[in-house]
Amino acid sequence: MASLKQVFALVDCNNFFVSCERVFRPDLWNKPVAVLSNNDGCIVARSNEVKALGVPMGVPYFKVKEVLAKGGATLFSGNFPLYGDFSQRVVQLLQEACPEVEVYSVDESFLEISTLPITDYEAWGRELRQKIMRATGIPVSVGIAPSKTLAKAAADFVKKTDPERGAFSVAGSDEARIELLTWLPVRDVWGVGWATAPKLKGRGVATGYDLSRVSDAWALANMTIRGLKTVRELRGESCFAFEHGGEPQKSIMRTRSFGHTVRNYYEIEGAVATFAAQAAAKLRQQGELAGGVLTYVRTSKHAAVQGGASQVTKLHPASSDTGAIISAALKSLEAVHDPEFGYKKAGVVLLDLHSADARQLSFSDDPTRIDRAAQLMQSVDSLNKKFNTRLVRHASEHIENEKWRSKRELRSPAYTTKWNELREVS
DNA sequence: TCTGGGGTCCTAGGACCC
DNA sequence: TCTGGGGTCCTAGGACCC
Repeated sequence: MASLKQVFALVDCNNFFVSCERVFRPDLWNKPVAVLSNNDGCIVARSNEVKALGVPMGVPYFKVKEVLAKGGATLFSGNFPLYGDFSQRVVQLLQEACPEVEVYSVDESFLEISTLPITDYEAWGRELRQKIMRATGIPVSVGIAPSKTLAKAAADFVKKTDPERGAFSVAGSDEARIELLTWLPVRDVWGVGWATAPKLKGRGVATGYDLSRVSDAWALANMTIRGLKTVRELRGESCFAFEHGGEPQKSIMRTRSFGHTVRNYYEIEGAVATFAAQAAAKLRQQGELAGGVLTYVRTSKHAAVQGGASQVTKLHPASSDTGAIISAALKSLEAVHDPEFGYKKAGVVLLDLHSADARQLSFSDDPTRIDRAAQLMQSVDSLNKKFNTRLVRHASEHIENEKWRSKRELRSPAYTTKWNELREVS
């Protein structure tokens, strides 16, 4: 079979959460808008106007409260279910445009477009952008290239240099690729983070172009194997495979920062049991079993004395039973908890996931007992679904003592409207 | 006073074996 | 008492992503 050279399009929703809020509030177009994280803790989305105020991504809200107020910014507490609805709608449109869609995140998808009859990639990208804008009200940027890393960079380029242009292609043009990489700061290369960027700069690698020109041996020695792949991708060689979807998730996690520093073991136990129960419910919803449970605790990242630890407890046999998963999580908690510390955060991660259909029983397991437990879980899930809340809960969740929960004092009036109840945006 | 949540991948190093 | 190399498997933690 002749293998055709792949062409990737990255479709990136601009300022995604802000753009969703603006669909309901057209008066906020061209006005400064930001969206806050779960506990109104951090800035998780910024309009261009807020970016221009110098507010960085992920910054704690209290640090920029003043500059936002002075700039007349409108703030929203994140309405994440709503953003999920918008996201699905955008993906639907992409699937109509191309059979090969990889949903990379809530606001980004890769398309593999080499088999589509396209004569002008950039014009095709612009057309796709207009279609999405008309149908959803969400502006997107489209980057087109022979590798995912270059497609990401191309979308970034058009968004930052000429957003109305909408799309930028470096497919089939080495001049365009070099123009793009010369513009691209090395810190903004996909896969180069806060730890690697300063090291690279110290060695004279300042742009994406510089990085594309280092030797393979140098890349491998100074970055990881993933770093070497990144370098090759910048040269136009595809190293990160297109994921067609259907690849199962490898872990499920539930984690929350506490509203205050927690010293009381009973309180942490309740939090960890709650996370474990929520993760177990998600696990069953996906029709999967977990082979291990990791529990971790940690102090505030800003505490004078830092502490934190994690431990895995195996599940034999693999299970999706809330009771079994809570027991495992609490066993790990006992091992990692140190009374010397006050903790600010805890989490539970379910590991080694596989489909419940493929369940392997060992000789010592009693299938009847396991089936009864599964039936109980089914009843719990259907009750909780019916009442749209976690009505039935495990005793160890200590629901009479949930002081660890964080407060959301700044919660702004959240729209509960679902996407499909909206009129079309014309 | 106040610093998110959910993921993946890679590596170093310990435990264990011959 | 001191002294080896090579291999696997597992886990904790780092780095990165959105």
